[in-house]
Amino acid sequence: MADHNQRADTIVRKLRENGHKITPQRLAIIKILAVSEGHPSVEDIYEQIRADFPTMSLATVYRNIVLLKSLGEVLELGFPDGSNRYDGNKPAPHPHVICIRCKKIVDPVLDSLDEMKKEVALETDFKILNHRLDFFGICSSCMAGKG
Amino acid sequence: MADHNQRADTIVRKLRENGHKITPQRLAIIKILAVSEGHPSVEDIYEQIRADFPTMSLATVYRNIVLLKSLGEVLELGFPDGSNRYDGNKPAPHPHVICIRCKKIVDPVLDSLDEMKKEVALETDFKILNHRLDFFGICSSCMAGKG
DNA sequence: TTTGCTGCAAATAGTTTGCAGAGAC
DNA sequence: GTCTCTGCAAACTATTTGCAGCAAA
Repeated sequence: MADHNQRADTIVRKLRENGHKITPQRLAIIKILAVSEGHPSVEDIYEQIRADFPTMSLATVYRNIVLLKSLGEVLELGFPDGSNRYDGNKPAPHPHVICIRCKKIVDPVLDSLDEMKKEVALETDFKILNHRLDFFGICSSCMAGKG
Repeated sequence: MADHNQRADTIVRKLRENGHKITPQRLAIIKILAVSEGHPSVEDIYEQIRADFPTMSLATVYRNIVLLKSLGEVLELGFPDGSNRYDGNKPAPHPHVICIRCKKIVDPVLDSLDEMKKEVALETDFKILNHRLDFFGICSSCMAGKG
């Protein structure tokens, strides 16, 4: 929790540094994204905040996500079915493991990825700047039949 | 080229097996997807075919792609900016290296991916069924300033 | 006080769908 | 001849934008 507050503070500081104002709505969005263990969708964020700000608009959520993305403080995960999920907790690219039944998203630790990046750069003669790695499967709870 | 015709034939056979008719429009879409070194978009496919079939509809391209996806004969690559590109040549998941300048997509050879999949399964206790791996960067031509 | 932010509603873009006629088998 | 496929246009969904008032700094 201390970590999450710290993360939210980091984002707020970065916004101030870049001349952006801190509104209550914006702060609420940041707090949710900074926690974001569950990789929430825009709709998730909107619904959560509407409890406290009944007049909150979806457009505001979208606008703030665009802003935070442009500052590199939130990671967007788009999926083939058109859904987008967000991670403001660890905005640097990292692998995800996604349960196709319950939609849970887990962050695995993968040491070999850096090496792979070098391998690809060497083979294709690209300058690699970024990556995206997702594994899709079924989590242990869903396999146990709870899904 | 022989390979590509073979690939197109495979797709046609699978369609027939599943009781689908082979129309000229459908065949044209299949041929483009079977070649698809360049990972074409729906719009690319549509434009190419319109040269031969002026009445071709975008809806037909979409419908056929949905069909081919459902048969596992085409791989859909959705990107954060909302664009979709398709690969009917190698429909099994494989890594891609994408130039963010010229949008070129290259298929690298990566031996270490299988091992990584096992590593992830072990660590997260997921049954891994599928994956998606993209590297984003700048290709050598674009780095040489041709972009 | 200044400037950026919000909420609303309308606009937009990509994709999907209903329907009637055309065409593959 | 049957039944699927196609083309058209309308529908749909997620996201973006214009504008006027509001509020952070």
